[in-house]
This record gives sequence, structure tokens and C-alpha cells, in this order.
Amino acid sequence: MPKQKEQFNEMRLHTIQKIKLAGLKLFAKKGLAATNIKEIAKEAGISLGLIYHYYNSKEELYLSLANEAMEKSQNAFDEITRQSGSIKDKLSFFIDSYLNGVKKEDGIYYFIIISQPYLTGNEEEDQKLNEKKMLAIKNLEVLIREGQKTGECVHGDPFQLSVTFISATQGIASFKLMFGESFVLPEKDLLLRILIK
Amino acid sequence: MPKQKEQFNEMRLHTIQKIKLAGLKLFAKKGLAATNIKEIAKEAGISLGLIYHYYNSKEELYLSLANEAMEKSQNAFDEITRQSGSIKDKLSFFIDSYLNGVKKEDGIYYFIIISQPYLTGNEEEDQKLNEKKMLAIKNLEVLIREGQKTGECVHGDPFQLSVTFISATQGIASFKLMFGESFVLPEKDLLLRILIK
Amino acid sequence: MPKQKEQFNEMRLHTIQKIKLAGLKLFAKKGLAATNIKEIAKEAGISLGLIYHYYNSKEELYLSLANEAMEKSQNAFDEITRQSGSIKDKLSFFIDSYLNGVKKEDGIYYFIIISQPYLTGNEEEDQKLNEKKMLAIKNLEVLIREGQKTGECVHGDPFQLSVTFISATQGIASFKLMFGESFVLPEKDLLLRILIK
Amino acid sequence: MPKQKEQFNEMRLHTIQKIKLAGLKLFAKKGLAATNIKEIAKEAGISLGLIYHYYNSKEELYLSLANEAMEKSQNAFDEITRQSGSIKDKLSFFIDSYLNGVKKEDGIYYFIIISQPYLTGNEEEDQKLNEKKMLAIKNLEVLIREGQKTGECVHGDPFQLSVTFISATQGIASFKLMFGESFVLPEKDLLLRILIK
DNA sequence: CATGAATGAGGCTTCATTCAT
DNA sequence: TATGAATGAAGCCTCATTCAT
Repeated sequence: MPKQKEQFNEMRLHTIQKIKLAGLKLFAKKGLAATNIKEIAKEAGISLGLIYHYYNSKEELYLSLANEAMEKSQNAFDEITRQSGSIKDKLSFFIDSYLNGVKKEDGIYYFIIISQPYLTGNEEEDQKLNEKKMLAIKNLEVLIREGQKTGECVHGDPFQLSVTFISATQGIASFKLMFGESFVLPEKDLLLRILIK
Repeated sequence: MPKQKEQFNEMRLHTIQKIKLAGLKLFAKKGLAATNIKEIAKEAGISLGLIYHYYNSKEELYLSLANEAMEKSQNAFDEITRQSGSIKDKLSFFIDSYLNGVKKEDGIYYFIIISQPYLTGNEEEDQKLNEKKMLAIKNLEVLIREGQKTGECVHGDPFQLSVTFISATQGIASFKLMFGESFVLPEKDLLLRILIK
Repeated sequence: MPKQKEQFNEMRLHTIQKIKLAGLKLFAKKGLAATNIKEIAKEAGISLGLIYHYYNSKEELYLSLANEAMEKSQNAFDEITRQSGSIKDKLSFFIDSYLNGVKKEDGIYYFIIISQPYLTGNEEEDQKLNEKKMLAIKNLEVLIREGQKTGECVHGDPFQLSVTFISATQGIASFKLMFGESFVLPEKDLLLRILIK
Repeated sequence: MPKQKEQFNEMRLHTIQKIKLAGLKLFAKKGLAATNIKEIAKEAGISLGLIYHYYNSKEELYLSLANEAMEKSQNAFDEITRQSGSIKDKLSFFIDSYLNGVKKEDGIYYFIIISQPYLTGNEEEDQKLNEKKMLAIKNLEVLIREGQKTGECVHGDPFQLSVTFISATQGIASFKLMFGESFVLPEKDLLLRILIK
């Protein structure tokens, strides 16, 4: 009897999961160029060739992870937008989910991938990724603008405020990854204060 | 020194200057792993082999630039520390010099190199670089601690505040490099407000 | 034989037939080295692994097909030899069967496989294949020699004439494969004239 | 003093010559897919990497050689066309230059490359190469047509005659390469007779 | 018998580094 | 000092083959 399709599918998903986690971890720590496929395979506990059953190239794996990270980020934002409550509540919720994300293993990897400055060298794809990064800033900018109307947010150019805040969160995630457990994340209020009076 | 020798020396310095600027630019934009020597030589307008007269390896050039960047950063801090004036004045001066630095071509490259997350893979050297990065945070932490005593700085863990602030400045520099002229840097007050009441 | 077994046997034969046709087609079009097993499986509409139930290696499949092609060629020749009639009639019949073969899909593939210049790299096997190719030339040479005695064939070294004729037929088959339907095969008389006065 | 440009240029030309001859030889004998870069380098007596200073890929080297072969063939034809004399004389000259070409080492390699059935897999380039092959047939077709008008050439469809003749020459070259010194090329008259009464 | 996931050797290509001039 | 040709180790990727189901 041929192996059941479902069985194969499960195997596939399991393998893909292992590849993704390994890729995420290494790309986050070393960047695309300095991470090699052999390492990813080893980290994933599979053979090098198997990666190519699921991804056509190292770059494709990277882009797939980067896009997934962007999506997760966008979804998180969408959720916040949908919530009722004051702007302060929304930002508070945003920071909570950020801090929680950074505490979890794959959460921080996704976070770092988003903030990665060095991309693939493929101009078109890099362009897309950069635009998506900008999107996160634009999303927050809208929220800040509203908060300024309600008087909850601090004065100043909303775009600049957004850039500053996002920059801070990314840098903090980066330090967290660099120094690991010994690095204590900033308190929520400290971050909130950047945007809220 | 005979005139001949002096001329040679000048040429040497000029060549080194070209190599450094080219390396800085490319390392900042693409990272160590993705930058190749041929490109650096082309950007510097010299032959590939000539780089090896002045540096023993790509990594050595990178480390030399990274260390120089750290030194510049440290010197800037030392200067601030030596200045008389309130903590607010000192931080204000610090932000001014940061913003001025980021506006200049090689300034931003040095800045980015400092904040680069992916290092050489050479554990010992990477350790040293990371410690120096931590030094910048520690420097600022001291200043914040003083400012809290004088009542100028906001409340909160000084280390966390320092990390947040440094993170913000690095992320902003990164966005500036990414988006170039079209990216407007945040106003000084916006940054100052993170630390000062 | 019990009915079950017979059915299995039929399935086997059917599968083998599909593999052979797919292999033939692809080897003919792209050669041994450039054809891969996955493609053959896809063309045959079966799974990759199944090929290995019937053949131990890609090379074995290729050799099996090549040898079969040689056999078919030899059989065609034997048939001609057995026939009664003038040399001209025999050559005429030979050309007919060549032209008919080239018109049919698998016929042309077998034909191309025979004429394939690039072999397996396995010296012993390649040696054998080349000897078999030479056999076709030798076969025709004998016929020409006879024809020269009866005065039907043109003058000239029989071996050289044979090589020239066989070469022409192979090249024509090659062009036919390359250009497909749009390529009109030469008239029989045109080919016959190479050997017959 | 920097190495003189001319000196470098000479080195380059010399190396390219070695690469081309080695590539030609191996591609002719084994085809593109079965020839590997390491072998070419070894045959050329240089390092593997050096090939990539001059060609971007194995395929590019192959295409460069194939196109050069086509050009040589076209040039040979142009020369014949320019000559005064009867069609028979022209064809005679053509066959002479073919036979001479096939006798020389690199001559036969160029000849085989032209007739190679398996191409790069790059559809666009393969299309171009096939069109150029057809060109040779068209060239000869024109000559045959003229010859039929003057009554020198045999009757029959000129295109079919051309295909048959070109096919024969290619097949013969292939046998010559396969069997080497021991293979005696057909006499000129034997080939001439295919086209001339 | 049939499937396709998994392996890893081997091929293509890149690029840091060396070296003759 | 300056050049860029040359080397070869190492990385990316392919694909023949194996194997669990």
C-alpha cells in the first residue's frame, strides 16, 4: 500500500518546522551571508540536501522567514487596531506583546529578522522588505497621531516619534539576543513613556 | 625626513584613507560577510592586491575600522564628561554630536559599524567588540545616574534607560542609511525627552 | 499461472513500458548526463522510486535501451539479408524501414539513441556500444560490396560508402528530432542514390 | 612599476587560448552536461578558479565556443561564395576544407561542437544555436539550387539534398572522433557524388 | 508493488589570499 | 608601491540512490 498522503504531509510539515526554526535562529544570530546551509541542516538535525526539497535556495528560505516575520508583525498591529480602548491602552498592549515576544526563543528571532539591516542583495526583494519595514513605522505613526489628538501622546512629529520608538525596540531586541539571559529587558513604563505623556 | 620619503608617506596615507572609506561604506551597508575585497578595491579605486599591503586580511580591515569607530565614540564621551555644565547640557551636547555625525557620510558609516550585530566569527575579537559596545551603554548609564540625582533625568533603571536610548540612536542611524536623503532625522528634543524630564 | 499473478505481471510490463518510453524520449532529446531520474519518473507518470524496482541505476536503464536499439537495428538488417531480391531491392527496403522508423515517435528515439555520441563513461560498456555501432556499418558494407559485384552499387571504398550513408541517416534523424513536424524527410530515391548507380 | 598592460594582456590571451582548446576538446568528446569544469581546468593545465576569470559559467564557455564554431563555418561558406568558378568547383573546395578541418585536432572539435545535438537547456540560446545550424543547411541549399540550374547538381529537393549532405559530413566527423587515427575519412569524390552528377 | 522523503557525494561557483612582475 | 592573474578551499546546489511505510 502506498504511504498515506496524510502521513507524508505530516512528515513534510515537521521537517519544514525544523528547517524554519534552525534558519530563523542562525539568520537572526549571524545574518544571511554568514549563515551557511550546512549549519542550518546541522541545527535542524537533517541532511543538507533536504532543505532543498522545501526551499529552492538559501535566499528563498531567508525571504520566506522574513516575510513571515513581517506578517506576524502586521497581524499583531491589526489586532491592536481592532481593540477598543484608549490609545494608551493600545500602546500598552503593543509593548506587552513586544516584550513577551522578545522573551520567547523564536519570538526574538522573528523580531531580529525584521530589523535586520543586511538583506539579500536581490534588489527587488530587498525593496519589498524595506517597504514592509516602513509599514510598521507607518502603522505606529497613525496610532501616535490619534493619541496626540486625544492628548495622550507626547508632542512632536509622529513619524519621527514612531521611528524612534521602533528603533528602540529593535535595538533592545538586538542587545537581548547578544547578551542573553543576563540582559534584563526595560520595564514597560520606560518604553511607554517615549510616546505617552 | 628627505622629501622623497615624505612624499611616499603621503601617498601611503592617502591610499589607506581611500581603503578605509571604501571599507567603511561597504561594511556598513552590507556587513562583513557580504562585502568582498574586490568590491572594496573597486570602490577605493585601487587594485585588489594593494589592500593587502596595508591590511593582512579582510577581517583585519574590518576590526581596524570597528575599533576606530569605538574609539571615536569613546572620545566623544570623554569630551562630554570633561565639559562643565548640567547633565542636561551634556546630554544635549551628546545628541547634537550624534545627529551631526549621522548627517555626514563617513560619520554614519562609523555609527553603523558600531551597532553592527554580526561580527567576525572570531570569538575573542567579537567578545572584545561586544564589551566595547557595552561600554557606551555604561558610559551613558553613569550620566543618567547623575542626572537622576540632580533631578534632571527621568526615573527608572539607569541601565535600562541607557540601553533604550542607545538602541534608539542606533536604529535611527540604520533607517537613515536605509532610506538616505528622504529620511528626516528626529528633532533633538524628541531624543532628549527619553532621558530628561 | 493463477490469475492474480498474471495481472501483476501485466502491471509490471505496463510500468516497464512506461519507464522505457519516458527514458527513451528524454535520453534521445537530452542525452544521458543531462537527463535525470526525476524527470523520467514524471514523464512516465510514476514515482521516482519505482524506477529502481525495475532498473538498478540510471545507467542500467540507458544501457538497456541502447542495447535494445542496437538489437532492433541488427534484427532489421538480418531480415533484409534473409530476403530474396536484388541488392537494390534490399537497400530500398532498408531505407523504407528507416524512413518509417524515423516517422514514428519511439522509432526515432531508438534511432537517436543508437547514434548518440556521448556514452556512459563506463569504458567497458562504451566499448561494447561502439563496437555494435560499427557492426551496423560493417553490415551495410557487406551489402555494398555485393552490390558492387553485381554492378548495382556505385564505385568506391565500401566501408567509406557505408559510413557516409549511415552518417547521413543518423544526421537526418537528428534534424528530424530537432525540428519536429516542420522537418520534411528526404525522399527515398535521394538516399538510395548515395549507394546505387 | 606596475606590470605593463601589454604583458597582462598577453597572459590573458594565452590563458584563454588554453581554456578554449581544453573546453573544445572535452565538450566535443563528452558533451556539455558530462564535462566538468575540473576536468577542463586539468586539461588546460590551470586552476579551476581561473576559468571563472574569463567565463561566468561553464555554459558561457560552451556557448562562446559553439558560437565561434558557427562563425568559422559561416566564414568558410562566405569564402566559397565569393570564389569564382563552377558550382562543382565550389563544392569541391567546400569538401576539401571540410576534410582538412576534420583532420586537424581543433578543427574536428569545432566541427563536432556545431553538430552537437544536446544543448544548454537555456531555451533562448538553444534556439539561436539551432537557427545557426539551419543556416548552414540553407547556405548549401542555395548552392545546390544554382547547381541544378547549371545542370551540375543531381535532381531532387535542394533542401533535402543539403540536409543529407550536411548530415553525412557531421556523422563522419563524429565517427572520426570516435575511432581516431584508425578511421579513414571518405574520399572527396565519394562525398562530391552525393550532390554532383 | 508503490511512494516520495531523506541522504550525501560531487559538481558549479565564489572569493580571500598569494605572487610574479 | 602597485597590479591583477592565479590558486584552491569552502560554500551553494543537484541529483542518483536508499529506505521506511
